[in-house]
Amino acid sequence: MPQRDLDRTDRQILAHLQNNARLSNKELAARLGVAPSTALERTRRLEREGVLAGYHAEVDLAARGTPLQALVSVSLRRHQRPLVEAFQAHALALPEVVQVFHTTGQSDFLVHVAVRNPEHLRQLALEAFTDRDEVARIETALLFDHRRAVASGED
Amino acid sequence: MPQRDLDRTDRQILAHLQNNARLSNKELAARLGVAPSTALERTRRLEREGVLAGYHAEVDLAARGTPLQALVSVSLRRHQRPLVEAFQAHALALPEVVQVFHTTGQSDFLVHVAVRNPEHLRQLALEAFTDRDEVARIETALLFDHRRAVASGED
DNA sequence: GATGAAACAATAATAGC
DNA sequence: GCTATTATTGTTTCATC
Repeated sequence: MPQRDLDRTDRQILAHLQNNARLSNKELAARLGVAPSTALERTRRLEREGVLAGYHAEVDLAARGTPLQALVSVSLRRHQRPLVEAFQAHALALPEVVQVFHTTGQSDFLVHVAVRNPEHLRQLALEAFTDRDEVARIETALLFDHRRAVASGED
Repeated sequence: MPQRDLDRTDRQILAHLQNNARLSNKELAARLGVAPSTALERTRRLEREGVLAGYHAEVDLAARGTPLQALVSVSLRRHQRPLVEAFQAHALALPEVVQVFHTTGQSDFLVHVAVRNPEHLRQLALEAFTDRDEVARIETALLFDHRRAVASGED
């Protein structure tokens, strides 16, 4: 991976686009105090390098019909690479899954899910996790709230 | 909250913009098979209603200089609303913090952080979490991998 | 609700400084 | 890196269906 140090302008571009990915290049340039051609070239470079890895809309999960969120900790029975990879792919393909963390520690995965109601959660826990051969045990915690940090660009 | 049922077109708009928030309206319309004016009106409506809650660039944390990620479980000493809210606000304001989950169960918060190296993690754990009065104990798990699910629009 | 056309605005590529 | 120019592409409005 080609690593280089990002300067202040780069970091500001990242921060602005983290907070609003639909900023126009013109507006972005104005906020940075640089010419639009400069902002565009910087942004394209960050995309090329993979530093800007994607742009995603944030959807209100409740409005979408899945108001109940949970974190499911999953411990696998054995640690063999095909099992670990298969589990992760399986989890990511479920429509209820929002994100998947592969962790060290007591459990192997932490799966963030959004469901319609408690019965949907129960069914998901049993069918998508407990029933799988590679899963030793799961532990489910409900989510009261989930917030992303706001980027400042001044670290 | 004004709740209504989203139709297929709405759900497709959400899915497309979740996967690529910078899709032009023209391209979005072409993928849905509707006129650009239609796609625009639908998207604006979803924004007005809060279903589309924001647009965020995804930044490669390693490329940004913070290649080490962790999940910090935080248990608070007592559960009083001002304490809980103060802790959450504190966590969200830290530059190392990516996202914060407020959960039920053994711990109260799960904090996703990205740091430069193990020493930075140790320092963050001590100074930003352990040292705080309202914190009873923390447990830190390293992250091997973190993936967001891809939206399909066909649930 | 959805449409197509027209007016307006932004982007991308290029050249010169 | 900036400015300026230009061709291309995208956005937004609105009368109409």
